[in-house]
Amino acid sequence: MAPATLKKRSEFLWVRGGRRWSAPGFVLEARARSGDADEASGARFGFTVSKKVGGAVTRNRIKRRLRALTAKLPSERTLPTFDYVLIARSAAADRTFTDLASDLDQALTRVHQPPGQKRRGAKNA
RNA sequence: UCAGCCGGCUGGACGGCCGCUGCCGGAUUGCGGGCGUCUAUGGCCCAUAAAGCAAAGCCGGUGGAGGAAAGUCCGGGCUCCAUGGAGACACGGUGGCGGCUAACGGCCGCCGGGGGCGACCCCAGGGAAAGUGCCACAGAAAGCAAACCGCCCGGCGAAGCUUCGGCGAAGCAGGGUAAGGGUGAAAGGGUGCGGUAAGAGCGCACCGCGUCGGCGGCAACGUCGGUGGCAAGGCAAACCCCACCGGGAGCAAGACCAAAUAGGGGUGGCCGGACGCGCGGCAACGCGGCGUCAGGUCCGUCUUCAGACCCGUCACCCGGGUUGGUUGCUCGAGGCGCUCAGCAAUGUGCGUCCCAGAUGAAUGGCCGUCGCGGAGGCGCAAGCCUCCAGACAGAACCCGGCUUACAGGCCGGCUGACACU
Repeated sequence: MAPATLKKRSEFLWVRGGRRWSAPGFVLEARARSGDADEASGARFGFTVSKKVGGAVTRNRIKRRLRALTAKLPSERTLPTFDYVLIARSAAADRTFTDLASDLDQALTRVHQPPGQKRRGAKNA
């Protein structure tokens, strides 16, 4: 079953302030929902495919591939109180589906890691 | 067989797993339900297990992108805004003629001009003897026509000749000349004959042009005859003139989402505004009885005609907001087949079909097999193997067009060569 999707611009802007990880085909952003977020709806996904990556046909195709990617995801890979946004890059149209799947798997791991280790050196600056 | 022209169609197929969305049906579950959601109260309707409803979920069935869905360039439908009529002006568009169409800048047929051996293709194709303007560079000269070279004529004339009168190449100034050279996109009709000092529509023939008439055609126009006698260059996608057409904004149009507050809106009555007089009042002020005067607004501008409105007050009615929801929203100048009329565009009649309605925006994701195209290899061949390619592109209110993009494939008609009979 496909997860619920983000529909409002304000929701996208909220997730933008969270953690992000770049993969060859896309950029993944993630952030816990604010305040009284219920776990009933589960993790939600949003998709951003700008005109930079191509015309309407390729943009639609990329959006459908990314959506199919999230639909196959086992529910334990995502956090139910989180919202995720996938920002497509131009490689998403041609990259093989299995590669995209492993990219997403790695990106989720990275995004769920607590911040700190990576930023250790810059903390005092 | 090769080369080419025109028109039409098509835009991979099948299967497996997993999904999205509209509609229909069913079962389950829930509930007193519903009156959309958000805050709170009240109210209304249906009702005691039937109807109904249900955010979300389950099962089954069924429909689900294009020829250009694109560019948003024209024409309409539909919706809202604007009080209606007439005239003038302005602005924008169109431009051979006739037809088709709801309409068009579209299509069909025809005419004229140009290109091609031909099938056929191309043309912003009204007016330049109404006016204004422009014609770069080159060239003597670019719109009053004009003499650079040349040609011709007579005059003067160093050299030279001489019968001593003169003649006279070169040269000098003057005149004639648009045939030749040269410049140019274009040199003010073309070709030929006559003519002439040389030339020239100066004359003649043919062609072109203008004009008049006859004939053919609905017309654009064609054709024949007479006549004029070169007068009349190009550009109107320069201004302009002529004829015809045209309100503006767009589905984010627009409508709706019970009542109670505010802002606000509507309808009706009275009253329009300013000034003066009058009346009431101690006054501030109020009333609107009388008289005079001047307006403003009403969708391009101005004029005109008709009409309405203005500010205040009273009564009644409506009346919360939104980025949300519902609707508009898909049956339409509709598709297909036949028929009749027409050269055709197209129209008539009959039959038949229902064919996407999303809204962070569905119509798909992944995989396999086959087929098509190209390259390479193997094979006598049929064929087999490997690799590559598979375009342009995604509905957003709906139609009719135009334009642009497009891998490849299929069908039909026609033309010209060559070969054979």
